[in-house]
Amino acid sequence: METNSLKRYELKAEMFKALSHPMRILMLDKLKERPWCVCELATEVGIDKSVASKHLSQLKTAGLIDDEKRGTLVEYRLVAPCVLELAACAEGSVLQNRRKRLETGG
Amino acid sequence: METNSLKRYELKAEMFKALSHPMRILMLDKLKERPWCVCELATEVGIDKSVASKHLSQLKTAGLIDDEKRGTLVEYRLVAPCVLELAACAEGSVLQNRRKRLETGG
DNA sequence: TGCAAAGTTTCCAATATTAGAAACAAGATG
DNA sequence: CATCTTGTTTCTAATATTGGAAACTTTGCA
Repeated sequence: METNSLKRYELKAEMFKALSHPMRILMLDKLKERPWCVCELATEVGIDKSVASKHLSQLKTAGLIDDEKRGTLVEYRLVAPCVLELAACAEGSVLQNRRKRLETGG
Repeated sequence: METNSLKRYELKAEMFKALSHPMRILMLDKLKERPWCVCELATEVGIDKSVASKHLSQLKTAGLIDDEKRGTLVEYRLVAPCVLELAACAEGSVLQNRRKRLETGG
């Protein structure tokens, strides 16, 4: 297997890594409703603004959200809502499977 | 924000974490073609069988793949192909966005 | 029984991620 | 200019992830 083959999956993997933290999914869910600035969103989800800023930065790097400066505020907005619907789809099929496994202890 | 709200996203986050490693996406891509046993797949993607086993274990825990013992072999098979199509869709929208950002240095 | 093959688990060292505090930068406003 | 607000970056310690070697289990077979 060539190194190149693995390389083909790196960007995709980074996108999934951005989605791999419950707090970041929660933030995306909030951003689905409307744009938020950092402080406001940090308060809403109950974390420090520096932590929120870093999470948002990761989501932006992954291409999931975008930002726009508005005076002293930075407004973040969802770029790819389809990703969340995909997550919902996954919840339907994959997570059912996973829950079943957890229950049966398999 | 209640702890419960964040808890709602943990299973979803774990699924995405399972997808957050390029090697695991590559392995899923192989499993999309047909079922593989551990040694065979490990050789195909060029890693140690113990590493392959651990990656497959993570994918199974996430509910993305399933396994079946066949004598001394363990055959792994894809459970939720939709997830990979999801990834492909994401490649179309999100990754384009991300590549643009990488090029412009934003 | 003895041995080989397939997988899993354990151990280790290297690396990455995370939260939060503190320092810092950039606008807004009096 | 002084200061406040917003947001990012830096620093630290705790925790998690990773690959590979080695030990181990299980199954098949002579």
